[in-house]
Amino acid sequence: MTRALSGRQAQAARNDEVILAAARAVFIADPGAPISAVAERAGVGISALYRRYASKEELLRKLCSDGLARYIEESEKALADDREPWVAFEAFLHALVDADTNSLTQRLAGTFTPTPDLWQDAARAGELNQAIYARTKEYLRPGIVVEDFGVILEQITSIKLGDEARTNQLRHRYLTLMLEAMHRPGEQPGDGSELPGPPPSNEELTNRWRA
Amino acid sequence: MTRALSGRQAQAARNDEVILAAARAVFIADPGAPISAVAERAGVGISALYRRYASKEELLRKLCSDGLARYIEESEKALADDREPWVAFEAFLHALVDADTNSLTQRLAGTFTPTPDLWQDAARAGELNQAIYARTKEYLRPGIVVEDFGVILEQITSIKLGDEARTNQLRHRYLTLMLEAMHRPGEQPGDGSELPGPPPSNEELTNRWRA
DNA sequence: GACTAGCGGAACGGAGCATTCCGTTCAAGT
DNA sequence: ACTTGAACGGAATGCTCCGTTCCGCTAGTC
Repeated sequence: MTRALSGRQAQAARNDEVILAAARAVFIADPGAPISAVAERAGVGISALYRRYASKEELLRKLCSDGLARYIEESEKALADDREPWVAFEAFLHALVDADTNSLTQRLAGTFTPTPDLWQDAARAGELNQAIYARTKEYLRPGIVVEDFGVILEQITSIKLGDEARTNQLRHRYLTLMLEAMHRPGEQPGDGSELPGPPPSNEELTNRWRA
Repeated sequence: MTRALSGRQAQAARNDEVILAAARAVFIADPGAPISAVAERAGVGISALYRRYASKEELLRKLCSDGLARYIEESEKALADDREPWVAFEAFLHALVDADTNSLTQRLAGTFTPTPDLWQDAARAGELNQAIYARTKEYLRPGIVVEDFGVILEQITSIKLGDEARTNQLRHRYLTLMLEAMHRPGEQPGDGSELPGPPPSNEELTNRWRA
């Protein structure tokens, strides 16, 4: 319909991509969106979706899994980054904001039952996170813990204003601010006051996947 | 049912409060909650709700209006605060987080058609905001604009973890961080880099009320 | 003792959505 | 050229959920 390619199978193969991209876009914008919205956005019928995924839940799992994979990929890239640790850390978080992987994993989680694979990937992601934290720790403002990363990223990705490009722009704006706050201050002890209350714990964070 | 008071009318008067409180709690937790959830939480029947509000929308408008009033009240209190401007500013934002007024105005807006009264209150709130900004400007990190206040507050109130108390605690944690980032840094020019992209504009923010 | 404000909760009607189903199209094989 | 079936579009189905209405019932009040 759109391009001149070899035939039916090519068309179908292309639809695989189109559908996934549409699903990503739609569910990022609205995690509760109906399946029909995905089909519409992809420019295909509903059958094309159900031919590939047995149910909505399966599609969501696929998206979530892909998102997590992307997250892991970015983490590994960050660990391999041999610039100054703080620069690498900043680049890491900015890359995560661009990937917008958070909306697909945390926000969608809870709407379906996670598979063992997902749990495993999540564990792997957690380890990588720890490694990045360890390497960045000495540059971090005292009081910051690993678990803060996730919560802060969630806050950032909660921003939704205007179109996708504008939203992304604003997210980087506030991420920049946040990074300044997370950075270890100079030697003047004035600014580094205690953060109120206990930091988020790992258990608190993972508990939400059970709901 | 609960207390020994004069009679039916007293009971009804008390229900007024109970219902409003329940509605606040329920809709803060989930802006899309059904009316029945409010009744349940209040420990009353559905009739008790519909006796007071002709429709769900009317109840939402009431909540929104009350929230805005509370916001205005806090703003005026902040302007009357004669401590150091930065201290007053910090207290102001922390008070707003405690009031959790944001969830009731911004989050609920868009689910109903605003009344002229609401627009007027919103305008008033905007003016007060401007006044607070003017007084705090010289202590703010260069690049911060009034419109940032709202977006930042939204980010903070997007945090939802555990029960209400824990959520509040965490919000204060990240607000503290954010406030450090918003504070004008010392004289070293290293940290005060440019914030990327144009700041949010007033128009962008108000446009969402129209959807 | 009758009256009624206030109320509880079942019943109603409509909207929305995941999933299924059926008819159509068209590349590929013969 | 004809048959076949993979891939698909989109209407139809059968639910669930929710706002609103309605029908008694209860207990202050006169």
